[in-house]
Amino acid sequence: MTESTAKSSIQVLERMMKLMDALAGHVDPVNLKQLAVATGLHPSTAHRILSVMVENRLVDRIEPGTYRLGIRLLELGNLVKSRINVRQEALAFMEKLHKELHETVNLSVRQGDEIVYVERTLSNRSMMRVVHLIGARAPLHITAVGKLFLLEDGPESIREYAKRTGLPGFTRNSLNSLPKLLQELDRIRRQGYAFDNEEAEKGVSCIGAGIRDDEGHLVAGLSISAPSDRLNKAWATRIRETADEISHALGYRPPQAAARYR
Amino acid sequence: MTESTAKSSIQVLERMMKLMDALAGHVDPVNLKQLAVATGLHPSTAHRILSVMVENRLVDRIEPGTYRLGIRLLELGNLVKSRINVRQEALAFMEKLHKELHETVNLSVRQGDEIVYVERTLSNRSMMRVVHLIGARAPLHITAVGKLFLLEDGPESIREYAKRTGLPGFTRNSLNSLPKLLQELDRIRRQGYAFDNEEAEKGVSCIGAGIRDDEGHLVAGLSISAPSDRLNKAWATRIRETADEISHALGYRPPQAAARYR
DNA sequence: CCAGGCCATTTCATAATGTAAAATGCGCGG
DNA sequence: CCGCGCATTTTACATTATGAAATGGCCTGG
Repeated sequence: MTESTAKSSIQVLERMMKLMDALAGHVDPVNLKQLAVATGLHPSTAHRILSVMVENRLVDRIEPGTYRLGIRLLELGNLVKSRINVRQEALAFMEKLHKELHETVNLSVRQGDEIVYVERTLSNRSMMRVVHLIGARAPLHITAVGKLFLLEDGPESIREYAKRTGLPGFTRNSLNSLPKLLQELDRIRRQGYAFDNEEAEKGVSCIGAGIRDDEGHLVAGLSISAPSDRLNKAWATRIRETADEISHALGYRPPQAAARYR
Repeated sequence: MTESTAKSSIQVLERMMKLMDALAGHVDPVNLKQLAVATGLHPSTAHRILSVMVENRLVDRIEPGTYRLGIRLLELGNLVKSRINVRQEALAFMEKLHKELHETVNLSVRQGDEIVYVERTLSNRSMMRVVHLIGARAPLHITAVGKLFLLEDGPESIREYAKRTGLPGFTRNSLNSLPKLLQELDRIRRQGYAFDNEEAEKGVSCIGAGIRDDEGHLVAGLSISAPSDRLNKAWATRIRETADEISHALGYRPPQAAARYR
């Protein structure tokens, strides 16, 4: 063959993958010849491989010579999804970030009008009790991650949240009025990450970024919390990157121009 | 080989499929040896095939020797889902049913408090104008499919619906009181299909069954409508079967004992 | 109504391909 | 420190997948 076998590979499997890719790239059912051309395979070869895929329901043969990705993939996908656990997926990334920045890394999710901390990597060296026990709660509007969730809600719900909760303040930095909050959220939208500048607790600041699942829903937030004098705002990018990596691990793919229509 | 090759098949692909099945059957990550045993493959063979699957992200290798289904399956599944169109999937089944019963077959979806007809197979021989044009609407409580959607809502929402709409009657058979409606819905739950006994239009009756998607949500209804004297209640089973076939085509798998726990 | 082209599918002789035993290497527990 | 269990890599080998060509079905246009 003219092909260079990079590592180890199995020809048939590679070819099958090519066929899957080709099928993934076409929205409408594709016929055999198109697939053969698209993959560079001999029609008979493509046919043979496709037949096996059809038998195993990875591909549906709608009518002779007309193929598309099979519903079994939907089943398998749902299976994968049901097994994905945000906390578990995030853990490795959190530890990596922790090793890098040597500060407490938190994972939190929304629960009603509050943020709940579900995982953290302890700052095992710099012993200081930034009191974020797992299971601890805090109002949305005074935490970095909470603000991300508020932003996601949209203007109407934010207003309702403000009315419902009265935006209680905890320190003198707390955003205790709707205009201040809206302005802050707008900045967060542009930045892609959020700060908590001693709004929840005096002396403690926070940087947070959002984590999304395969459907694009904001499902959790990643944050670094530390004494304000130690917190470096330049870390924000790394936090966002890490959050994005976790999103990716959950199956999130940022909206692209590719294959958008139909 | 001792194996009987049923039709044509490709050994490696069959083995890959076995590995996928094995992985699909285990909730927690599986190690190589387990997989080799479960599939009856030589460990080195299993490893080689798995490596290819990992490269193509059908499988995630969490750490050496630890495998689970890959997120790419989630991506592909979402792709499949986004391409599935209830109307399109239903059409073939509707035509089959139509050939069998020679009556108008309707596909309808819910829109707020109404049912909208989105597809129909014309009773091309017995020309009679059962006036169900595509796009036509009808209140939920006087149509077979509408009742299925109400049932799905649960008691609380049904009550709200009754209060909101006042359960307007259209013929003398219309269920215009909440108790009557609840009783009817209870029968429907036990049957698995619904009737409309001249409740929307005098002289016209209907049998309907629900269609569910891969997540189990009721997304549409299949119904037969005909002049009451021609409508055979024994058809209900066939209608339900056909609706189930369509659900299946959408990826719905009825909850089973199989692989339920964890 | 037939001829001819197009395409999916099947066949089959051939050589390229995947196989599995054995070797290697790694990590863990006694 | 040794040995066991496991994943991984290597390699000689024969089974396996390959694709050119044949088949057959369907549609189109003369």
